[in-house]
Amino acid sequence: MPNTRLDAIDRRILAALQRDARLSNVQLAEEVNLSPSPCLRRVRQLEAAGLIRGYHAELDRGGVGLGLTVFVGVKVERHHEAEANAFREAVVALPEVVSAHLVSGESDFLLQVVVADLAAYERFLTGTLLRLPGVSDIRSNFAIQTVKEHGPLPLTRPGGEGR
Amino acid sequence: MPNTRLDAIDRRILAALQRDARLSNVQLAEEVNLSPSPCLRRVRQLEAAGLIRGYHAELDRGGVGLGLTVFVGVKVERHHEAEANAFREAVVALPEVVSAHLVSGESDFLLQVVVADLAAYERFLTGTLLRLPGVSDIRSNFAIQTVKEHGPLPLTRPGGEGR
DNA sequence: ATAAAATTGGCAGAAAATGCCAATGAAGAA
DNA sequence: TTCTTCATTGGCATTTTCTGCCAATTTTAT
Repeated sequence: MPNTRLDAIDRRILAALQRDARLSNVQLAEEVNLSPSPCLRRVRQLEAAGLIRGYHAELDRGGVGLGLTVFVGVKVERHHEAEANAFREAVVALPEVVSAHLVSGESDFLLQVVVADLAAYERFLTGTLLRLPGVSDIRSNFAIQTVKEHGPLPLTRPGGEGR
Repeated sequence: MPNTRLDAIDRRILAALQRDARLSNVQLAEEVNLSPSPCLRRVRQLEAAGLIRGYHAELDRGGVGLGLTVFVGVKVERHHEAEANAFREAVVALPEVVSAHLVSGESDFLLQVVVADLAAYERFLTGTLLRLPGVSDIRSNFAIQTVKEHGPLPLTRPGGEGR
């Protein structure tokens, strides 16, 4: 049972849990117009199917002393498979890197880096990032203001695949 | 009581809830070596203090039919306060935009956009983004591979402020 | 229309959440 | 150091929630 198509109730469940992952099953059931039993069963099913990958608390970055977010574009020496792989593995292990994508365009990788302040970023850049295997160029873009963050995925497909 | 400094237990609570926001209070208490009562009190306190901004389910983007992530750099006509404000407000209202930052560097804003596929992105770009107030230039970087996502914030300060 | 299959709602026992209070531990004053 | 004060803890009792099971209902296919 790999891909049982989502119905309207599943989508409402996902939307609700995106918004508030700590809803009790009773509240959730009420919100999607179902009784608790089948509601819980659907949630478990969505988890088992891998559609729900986890539940996370969203923290205030400034509040925990991580006041600086930087988007870092990284070029790796000519995609030499080996270089790129080594870079990938190194990056997932770095706690300061909260997300990393291989992207098209000017840079090869785009990282989101979270640190306490400029001094910490300098340390991270010169002491860690620049020493990673295969790195040939780095462009740092500092987040000056966060306009939107952790927005929910738009589940009411505005014209997507399927059905 | 705005900013009661975090102690080691608070930090462990935050770390645990970042990893799994659906831990029961009993499990959480055990994990941080506290009995359930004070543990719950601390969690409530962290919520009230704004350090915990919410709890969210992390979904599988492909699984919900949103297979394409694009990082979009946007230039706004010369930061004309008015233009930038209008742009900000427009952007937070767009469901396809899951994050948006004002950044230093080549672009003024960096958006993360999630859509079903290239066709949907084309529609979004020409039908929505390019029509926003003050937009003067757009650079689209497509995510080819996700190396790391939703990484936890590094709470064991690797040399940050304070203390 | 009939039959098979999946899904639902309710119930009961087990577990968790939550508010309260006395006891413990830490910080400061004398 | 010793005493006092204040914050925090742990345990208890009540309420709420979770969770597995079964009969009833709805849906799908023939």
